[in-house]
Amino acid sequence: MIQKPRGTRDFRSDEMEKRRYLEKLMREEAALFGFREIATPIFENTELFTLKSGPNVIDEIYAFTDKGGREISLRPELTAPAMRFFVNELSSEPRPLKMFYFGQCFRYERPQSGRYREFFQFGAEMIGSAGPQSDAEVISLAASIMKHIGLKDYRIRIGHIGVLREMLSSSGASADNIPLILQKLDKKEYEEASQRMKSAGLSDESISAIIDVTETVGSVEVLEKIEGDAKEHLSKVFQILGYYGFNNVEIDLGVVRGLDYYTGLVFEMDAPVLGAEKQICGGGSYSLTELFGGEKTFSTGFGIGFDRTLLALDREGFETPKYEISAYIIPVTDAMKDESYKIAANLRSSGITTELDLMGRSLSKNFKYASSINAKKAIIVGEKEFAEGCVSVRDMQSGEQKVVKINEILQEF
RNA sequence: GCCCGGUUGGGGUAGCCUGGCAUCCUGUGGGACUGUGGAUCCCUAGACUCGAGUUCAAAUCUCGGACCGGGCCCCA
Repeated sequence: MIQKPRGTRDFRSDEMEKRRYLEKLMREEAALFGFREIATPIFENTELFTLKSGPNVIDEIYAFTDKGGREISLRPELTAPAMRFFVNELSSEPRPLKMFYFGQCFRYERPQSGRYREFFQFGAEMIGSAGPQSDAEVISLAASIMKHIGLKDYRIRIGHIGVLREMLSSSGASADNIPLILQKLDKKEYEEASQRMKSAGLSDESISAIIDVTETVGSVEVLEKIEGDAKEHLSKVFQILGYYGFNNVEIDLGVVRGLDYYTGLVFEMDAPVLGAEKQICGGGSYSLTELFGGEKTFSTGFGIGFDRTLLALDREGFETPKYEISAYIIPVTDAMKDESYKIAANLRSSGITTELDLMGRSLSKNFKYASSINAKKAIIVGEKEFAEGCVSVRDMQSGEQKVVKINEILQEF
């Protein structure tokens, strides 16, 4: 027996139906906001990802040399490919360019609950428009998707990368030191962070002020603690989200994200039902285009962890509609089989989901099977009715049965 | 990559400590029942994660690998 590779999954039909159903809801919501779908290759040049995330990501991705000697990687995320696509081919589209995508990504990590080596991401990018109104639009989309798929409990946390960066640099930290300090602050490792800030030459007052802001979480009032553009920006975003009816929004100035390409607002969404691994969405405003050889362009985007979001829905008791089939055709005798094919062909060409007995089962076994596949109607093709040009149509739920003319059978559906 | 726990028919399980015919439920196929389902009964098929070791004998004990899960690292 061949096992599937570590961290991958097979999906049963009922799971696939659920996944497709939820994908469809996500796409619908994105379309409602005027975002349009794109798709990029499953593999890319490795350089795309090292440019974005640094050389160390190679340890975490499926990177290999192809037969032509090219350095190739299975994509570990979708923002970099989307921005590459933009720089290569879409840079003269009207702004803002609003795109979304859904697809699988691959990371060489240790799998855990809700974490796989092949996983699915839904994401959206708004390119070429900066400002609170754009950020708010993108966050609204992410939140609206969660609402549309029926996730009951989720939280939105919004921060601003500029707040801590500005405090750090105005307190005397050099550009080299800042990313590492932010990384420690993001993980709430305050002792480590303090040590780094101290060795970067910051005063004790500055350090405690910075840690205080990092811990600042709450409603819009907490913005009183800070000054300047970030404050204005976040207030406006908060206000716009209020118009959409999203009250589950917190300001969390400790949401920092260590990477350089974030330029302002950053946000995360959590599903508390997931416990420790609760983050289901992350995003922010950034600029990557110049890294990929384009003009500097401000964008805002997010990625939703599709698998983890589904896990959250499951934990909340979400149920997908049960699989149903409209018609199940039962030939009573072998002589009636040919007639059954004709009826099946007729029903299917009219868009009615139809199955027929392929196992040569007895009438009573066929009824059992029809029940087990959740067939709504059974069509019994028997000699007696057929002699009159008719078949029996049985409602599998009520048990009511009537004789109808074969050429009027569509009226039963 | 590191530490810890787990893995028994398709799904769910008992047995493991204390080595000796692998249990039960459900599901699959068939029959009772060749013109009427969901019930019941019967039959059939179907598993010890893999490899090595110890032993007369290994699902059971030992070691190693794979996979799953909890924690660490990472989480773009």
